[in-house]
Amino acid sequence: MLDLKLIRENPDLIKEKLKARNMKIEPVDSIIKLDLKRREFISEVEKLKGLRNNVSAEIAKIKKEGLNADEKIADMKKVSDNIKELDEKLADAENEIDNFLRDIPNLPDNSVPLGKTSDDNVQFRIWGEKASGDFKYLDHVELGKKLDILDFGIGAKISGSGFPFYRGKGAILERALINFMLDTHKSNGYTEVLMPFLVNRTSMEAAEKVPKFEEDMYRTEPDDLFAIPTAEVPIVNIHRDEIMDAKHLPVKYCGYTACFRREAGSYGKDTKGFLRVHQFNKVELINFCLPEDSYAQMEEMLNHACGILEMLNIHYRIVNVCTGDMGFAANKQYDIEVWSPAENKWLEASSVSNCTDFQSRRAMIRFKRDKKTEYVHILNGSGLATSRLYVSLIESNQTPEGKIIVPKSLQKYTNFEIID
RNA sequence: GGAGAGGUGGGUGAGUGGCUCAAACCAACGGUUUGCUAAACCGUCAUAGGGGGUUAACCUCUAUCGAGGGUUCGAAUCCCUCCCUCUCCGCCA
Repeated sequence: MLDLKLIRENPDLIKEKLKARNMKIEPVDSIIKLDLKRREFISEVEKLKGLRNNVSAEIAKIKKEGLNADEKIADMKKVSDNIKELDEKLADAENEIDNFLRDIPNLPDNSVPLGKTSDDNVQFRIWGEKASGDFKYLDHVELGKKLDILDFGIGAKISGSGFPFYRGKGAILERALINFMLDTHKSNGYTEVLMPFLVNRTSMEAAEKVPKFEEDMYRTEPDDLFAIPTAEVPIVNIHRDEIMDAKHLPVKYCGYTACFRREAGSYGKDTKGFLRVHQFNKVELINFCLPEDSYAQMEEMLNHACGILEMLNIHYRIVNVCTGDMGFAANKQYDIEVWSPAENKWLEASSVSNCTDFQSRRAMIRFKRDKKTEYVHILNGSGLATSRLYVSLIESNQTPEGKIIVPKSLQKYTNFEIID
């Protein structure tokens, strides 16, 4: 959620930033008009409430003396009716403003490249080299079938397409990746958490996922709970409605969850195997920090995510995500993409975002300094999602015979060196 | 699922219609005292929004006692609905 005061005082800046994100700018003027109305209602109704409070105190005094206060009571009845009417108008204005605000994304930082789609993202760093064996690389679906470690048909039978199923060493490899990532992040100073996979509406709203993206979520009908699209949602909500101790910032969490996404509207795109799924596993990093630290924390978080890939010897690149492709709550975003030798393309495996105070304002996550309350900055980063990483890992490490060599750093987690 | 109890500021906890515009204590912070520590004493001690202001300190108003409605001139307090927590019973991994 953007700061209403910022919109009121810098409408031109807001419009410029929204244009950069290919958003309509009309809501800005609507909000400013509504805000003007809102503040008129507030001063009017508060004046009346002040009057009522004073006269009610007088009535109490008069009654104590045993005198008659009927006239004042009658007057105040009218005032109270008036207040009720004005309160309703005020609430309407506030709701209208909020409806606009819920549709407006975070403003992009100046370092974010301008653009419309992922084609306009700018490569920022690249590490490692493409697997270049002198044989035809099998894709992960073929490998999975040949080695009997992945079975998308079974997943579809149980749940539907896009629900992966792992077997034997395939399942162990997945579990090994998760444990390896969690242990590594723990040693980098993150507190590990294990959390609910279903969250209530308030938590989804605080993380700015709902109502804007409600169509993309799995939702349980009788209880109005949402299957989390990312661990970011429960972790951000740990500190909802809290004033954090500034001495303890930055506060860093890592946690594993399954992630659920309906991917409504993207049917027919990247449908093969793991490339686009409804359920996947992810280890998430979240950082609550001082506003002035957030960009430095972002670089650090990026390095923590990349560190995993380097230890696994996976060829990756980082792109600076452009204004048109950034996430709703992000002020700046890096995507980490891993190389798939069989698809011959880059696959997004992580996204590191600085959400500045956008979520913390909605979620009321603050800290205090010099007697003033300020919003913390919140960053999230995948560290990382396993599905596409899995693709890159098994494809890149395959032998000409179609076996998979487990990277050294993972072997103590898998307790085997080869999948054959 | 059934029965009961309860939700008050960072914590404990008083408060059943009007000097409660939430007592007291603890924690925290600032200060005095002190050779140092401790103790004692004094002070500060919510959040959000509006208005004023030398737009900073500050002043002022309004709202907030789980959430939302209602009754009333006036609600932490009375009524209704919902949510949550605890205890017991049932079921169950």
